[in-house]
Amino acid sequence: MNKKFKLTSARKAVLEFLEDSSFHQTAAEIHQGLVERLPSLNLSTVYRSLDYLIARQLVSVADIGRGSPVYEIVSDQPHHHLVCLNCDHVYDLDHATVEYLFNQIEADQSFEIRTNHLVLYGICESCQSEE
Amino acid sequence: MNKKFKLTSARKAVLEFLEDSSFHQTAAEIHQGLVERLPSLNLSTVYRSLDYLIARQLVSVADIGRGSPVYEIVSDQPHHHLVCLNCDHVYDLDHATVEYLFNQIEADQSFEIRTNHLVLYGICESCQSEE
DNA sequence: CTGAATGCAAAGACTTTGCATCAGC
DNA sequence: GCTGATGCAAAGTCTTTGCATTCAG
Repeated sequence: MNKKFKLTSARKAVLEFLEDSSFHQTAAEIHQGLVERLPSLNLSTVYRSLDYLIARQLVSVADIGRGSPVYEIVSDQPHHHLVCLNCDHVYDLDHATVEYLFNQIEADQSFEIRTNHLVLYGICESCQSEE
Repeated sequence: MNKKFKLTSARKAVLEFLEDSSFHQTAAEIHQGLVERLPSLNLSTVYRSLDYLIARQLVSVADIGRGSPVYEIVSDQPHHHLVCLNCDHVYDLDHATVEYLFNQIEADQSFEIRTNHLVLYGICESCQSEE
């Protein structure tokens, strides 16, 4: 964990941006959110910074089927989301519920789960009543 | 469910190809697998056929982080995969295990899960011993 | 000072679109 | 015959790469 760590301004900015984001962001969104502060920041630098941060396990990437992958801070606490297919609203899902499944799988198949951000799709309560 | 249904030769070929595939395929793989039989088949037609089949819920798409999304036949039975981050090997995951989690969520949060293909990442048994 | 990071521009990979032609009903 | 599907080529989107310059340690 204590590899040499070069935190350049670009990497720092990307990391901070993701820390301040309550939600995952695409590379373009990160870039867009930072150009104001760092006008010279290039999209390719964002990509390279993300690669760097991912390699060091500070950031994780997930493809939730939106065209571009989304990036987020790796938190100590795994967290999960329920996405409503109708209204696109995102709900939090407690890890405790999911943990049981993960433990089960690890016990059954000796497969060590590393997914720390599960996204499940469905229909939320308020949309159910509308249907 | 009984909309007018135009099963052209291209769509039929794509559907059959996916039915015969034990596993999900990218658009390029589907195309590659069919050009032998249908030399004139165009990649864009594969994409359009997939869109058509997805809209009719015969095929589902999933992005498992391989650069391109993968397509597969919608089966009555939801099924899930464990993907090893180290060797990229894919393992099947029984629905029974996952069902418990889904039921839990539906009971707790009144959220009706529609995800029928879960992909979890981690380290498989054989790679664990190597680490 | 030195190697690594960045900006810029160009190349790449994958997907979508426009249009003329062709096939199915 | 009409309507929509297909082939082809071109455009689009997102991501990666090469190279000269700049920066961090």
